[in-house]
Amino acid sequence: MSKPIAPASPTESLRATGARVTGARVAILSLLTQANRALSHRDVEQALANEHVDRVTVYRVLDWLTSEGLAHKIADDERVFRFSAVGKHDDPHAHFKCRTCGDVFCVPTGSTPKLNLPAGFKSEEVELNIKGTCARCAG
Amino acid sequence: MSKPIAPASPTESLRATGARVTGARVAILSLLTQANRALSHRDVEQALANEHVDRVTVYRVLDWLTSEGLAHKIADDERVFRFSAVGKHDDPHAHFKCRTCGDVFCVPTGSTPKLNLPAGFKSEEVELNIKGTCARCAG
DNA sequence: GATGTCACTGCAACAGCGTTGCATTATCAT
DNA sequence: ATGATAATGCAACGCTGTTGCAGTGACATC
Ligand SMILES: [Mn+2]
Ligand SMILES: [Mn+2]
Ligand SMILES: [Zn+2]
Ligand SMILES: [Zn+2]
Repeated sequence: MSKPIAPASPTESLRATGARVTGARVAILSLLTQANRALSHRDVEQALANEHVDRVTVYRVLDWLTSEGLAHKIADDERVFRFSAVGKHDDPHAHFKCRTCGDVFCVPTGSTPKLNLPAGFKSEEVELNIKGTCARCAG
Repeated sequence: MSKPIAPASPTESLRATGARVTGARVAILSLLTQANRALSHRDVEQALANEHVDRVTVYRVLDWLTSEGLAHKIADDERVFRFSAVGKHDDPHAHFKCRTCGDVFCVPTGSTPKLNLPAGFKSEEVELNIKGTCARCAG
């Protein structure tokens, strides 16, 4: 019987970093993994309202997950950062922001755009943000 | 003699909106027009330090210019908004952010990227942000 | 299973960007 | 010149995110 290739659970992913596996980290990474959209700090804090996790801890865990490559952090245009689990979507991908409900979704992209930068400019990362109306709000 | 097609001056652009042409509006739109990069509120406030313009007025003018289509407002990944004059660059264009000095430049783009959104999602605007090193910082 | 270490957490205070309310000023139509 | 009111100045505020430090809990070791 060959071992099925299961996606790493949040706990396994955390364990693999070598750092401590704490309740806050498990709860937050699990939340990001289950979410179908990019979550703000506020979203996370509300979802974890029953778990007595301090706001500062939420900030620190989110940034730590990002630094470990388990989450990625994007700047929303509401002066808020949003986070989503890495591994659900193959990079690179774009982000879709609904102007009605404010939700941000990760969407796969086909081609990367052609761009000719001015002389001397070196591109290291390309970020593609789409704004519009999501399926639920258009419905 | 045909009339030369000169680009509208800041004052003319302001006049065309039908609203009042004030010192703060002229000063700020002139600044944005002359700048070769997208300016933050901080940038504007510092540049106008000698003109006794209140910070709140700067915020209001910048947002008003945006609502009138004379400037466009982009969200920087430092939880700050940046503004640049409209009309200097043909839309659509991309934005290049230097990770070293933090400056944001408007760069023209050739092709728009191909994207297939999930069913029901309606795209209204596509924003392309490039991160890397600018010519001056690359030396 | 008990123990010790130090990574992690909780708490409190803080900083910066942007907003709101209201009195005052200055633009522009008349 | 005069008046109406759009725009400004000022003060107080809200929210996101950060920092410092004391206390706790995860995990390695025994
Ligand atoms: Mn994403
Ligand atoms: Mn631009
Ligand atoms: Zn929506
Ligand atoms: Zn630079």
